[in-house]
Amino acid sequence: MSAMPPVDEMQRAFEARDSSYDGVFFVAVSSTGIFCRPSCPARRPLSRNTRFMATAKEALFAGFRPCKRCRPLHTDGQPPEWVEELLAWVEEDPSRRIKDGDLRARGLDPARVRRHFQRTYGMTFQAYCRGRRLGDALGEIREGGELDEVILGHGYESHSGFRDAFVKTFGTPPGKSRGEDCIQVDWIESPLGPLVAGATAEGICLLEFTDRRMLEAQFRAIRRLFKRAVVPGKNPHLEHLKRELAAYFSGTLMRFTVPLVFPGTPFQRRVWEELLRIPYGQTRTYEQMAQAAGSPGACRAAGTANGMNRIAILIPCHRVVNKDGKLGGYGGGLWRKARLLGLEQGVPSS
Amino acid sequence: MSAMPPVDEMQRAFEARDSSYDGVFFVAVSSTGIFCRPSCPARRPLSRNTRFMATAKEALFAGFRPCKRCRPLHTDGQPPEWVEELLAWVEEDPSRRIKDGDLRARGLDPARVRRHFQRTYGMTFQAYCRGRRLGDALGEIREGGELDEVILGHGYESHSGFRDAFVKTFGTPPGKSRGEDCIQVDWIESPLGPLVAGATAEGICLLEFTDRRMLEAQFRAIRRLFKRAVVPGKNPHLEHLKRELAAYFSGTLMRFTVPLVFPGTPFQRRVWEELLRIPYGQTRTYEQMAQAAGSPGACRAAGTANGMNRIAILIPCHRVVNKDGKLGGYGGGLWRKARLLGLEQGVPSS
DNA sequence: CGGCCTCCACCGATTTTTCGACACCAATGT
DNA sequence: ACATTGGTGTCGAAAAATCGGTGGAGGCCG
Repeated sequence: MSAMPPVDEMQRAFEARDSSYDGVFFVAVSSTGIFCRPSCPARRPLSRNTRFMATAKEALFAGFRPCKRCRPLHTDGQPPEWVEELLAWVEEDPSRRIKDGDLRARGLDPARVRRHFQRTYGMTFQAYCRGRRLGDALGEIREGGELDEVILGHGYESHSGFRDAFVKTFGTPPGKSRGEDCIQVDWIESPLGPLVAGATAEGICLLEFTDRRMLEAQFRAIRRLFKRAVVPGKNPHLEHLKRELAAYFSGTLMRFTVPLVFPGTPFQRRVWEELLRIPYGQTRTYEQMAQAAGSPGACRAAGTANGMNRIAILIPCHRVVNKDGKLGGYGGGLWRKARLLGLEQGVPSS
Repeated sequence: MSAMPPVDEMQRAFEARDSSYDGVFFVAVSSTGIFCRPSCPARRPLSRNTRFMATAKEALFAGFRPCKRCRPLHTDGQPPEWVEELLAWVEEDPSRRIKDGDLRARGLDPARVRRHFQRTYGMTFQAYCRGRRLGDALGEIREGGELDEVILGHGYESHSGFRDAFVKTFGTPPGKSRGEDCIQVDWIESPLGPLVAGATAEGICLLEFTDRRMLEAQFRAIRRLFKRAVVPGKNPHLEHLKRELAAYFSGTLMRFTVPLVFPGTPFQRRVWEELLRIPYGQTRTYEQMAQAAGSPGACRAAGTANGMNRIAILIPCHRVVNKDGKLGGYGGGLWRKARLLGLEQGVPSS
């Protein structure tokens, strides 16, 4: 069974219905003989009746049956199956317009879909699709596509409808956006929970574990920092990143090659550049980082700069620890830092 | 307003003197009337006396003076101090030639100066000075100065050198310029950000907020439209404009008297003339404008003509809004439109 | 030149989506 | 059996998006 988050962490996550821990561990309730995902909507049982398990198999084997509400077997993977299917359907032809009626035709209740997207991705399903379409459209315009052709290819039937929507998301009319760029974000599954990733045409500019409820604020910050619109979408760098992350988590990749974009103050940049120099599997102290960044003594500032890093894992801020050997802090939760370090030191993960 | 980190984040950063937030926000202390960078070394004030501001400008406008220890303007404040000094030095005697060596003698790195000018004003420092000299020279030529005297009085040591430079900027040799005019441009600071203003001998022909990235193109358009060169320089109308703008922003001036020059197509001119008739503090709809311009139904076209207006504020295109009460669009950014309207309706600007 | 084409700081009438409220359901504690 | 919790489906009103209008400017091409 090996690595689970610490018990108190799990208790907190279970209490808070933190869906980012789905798949990371399971909760078995001895009074009912049922086991659930951490995010199960049902009322919380008394804590003396709960037991934490690393896998569903384990729970089944111990005689528990899966909960009918959160269906811990049914989905196993984080996003419920119907969401995966729906997303796949969207990807089949992102330029197509999907109306509430189409959802109903697939047996999905639009309200349910909307609520799920709102909760998970911070926007309604329709808003997701719209952003997705406009992001693609901007891409084509940037490449110099003829405006009218682009419009007809992206789900709008009228010139003006497209224009209105475009201006609303990007702030500038399509004609003036020729050379502009936007940030495309996507969600990536990992053994440590879902990550949100963002990329411009130049490279990856965002990668974070999503359980920070900060998501909304993050988007705003990113938008301000890059002065660009943020839309959900696909992007070659994101695909590249997904492949490399998969290899990283399987322990076979030690050095990422996907390009990064990380603007910041001069001091921050120095710290981040230094982080990139720490080899796989090794650690540094905050003090060493401050020194390397040219400001010995500024270890506190180095710590802050570490925390401000927006590209987790690739800019390995998890490789910086306290001088006394303790782990220090980590934006995505200490247990993840521990797991990442463990992974890099060859500890077999669950 | 708009995008700042969450308040608790700012409090933490200020408390910790976190220099990574320098330039991201500013702290104004109401008990002392001073504003600082987050990293200011001075003793922390009581938190009930602090206010957070997004920009130094905002703080200044709210009546705070920059702290003498952390010098919040010094680094990030829009025109760095050394630039201001340098510009003042140029103004002292615009006809003087400033070589790289002179800059070095003042402790400035020519490359740095060039980069800053290129970035901020769209031309190198040398180009700025050359234009400045030529603009003055042209003004004198128009007034009938003796050609050779003019030349020698403006930093050129030889006739031919002046001619070359002159031809390069204006397209015509100086002898033919008598009776012609060029457009002098200058930068004007305002509570809503810096403006670029342009004037001929007849009056103001350009006034725009400079964060419109279009500046370069604008200049080209202006040059083509007026068939005149655009050079940095001073001009009585510009001085007049500066005084009136200051009064306008302080809320005491409601009608500008500085003369305007705005050539355009007949339709555009009709729209612009109508704009000038909208009284201070009132608004019209695009539809009303179209009607007033004699083409009811051409509301969209009226909007476009509005957008083509090159003299912001004075030709009050900000007083035109959507019929449904929404603000519509604004070249300088919607927030400016809102603030301008607020100012005119007596809302104390933040 | 004059036609042809693209783009634009809008408007009004239709869809379509969003949002709130409310009843219902599964899982659980008492 | 009944209360409690938070998700789900349904409904209707309110808010947005969309669609197909619009007239004018400016670039391009023969």
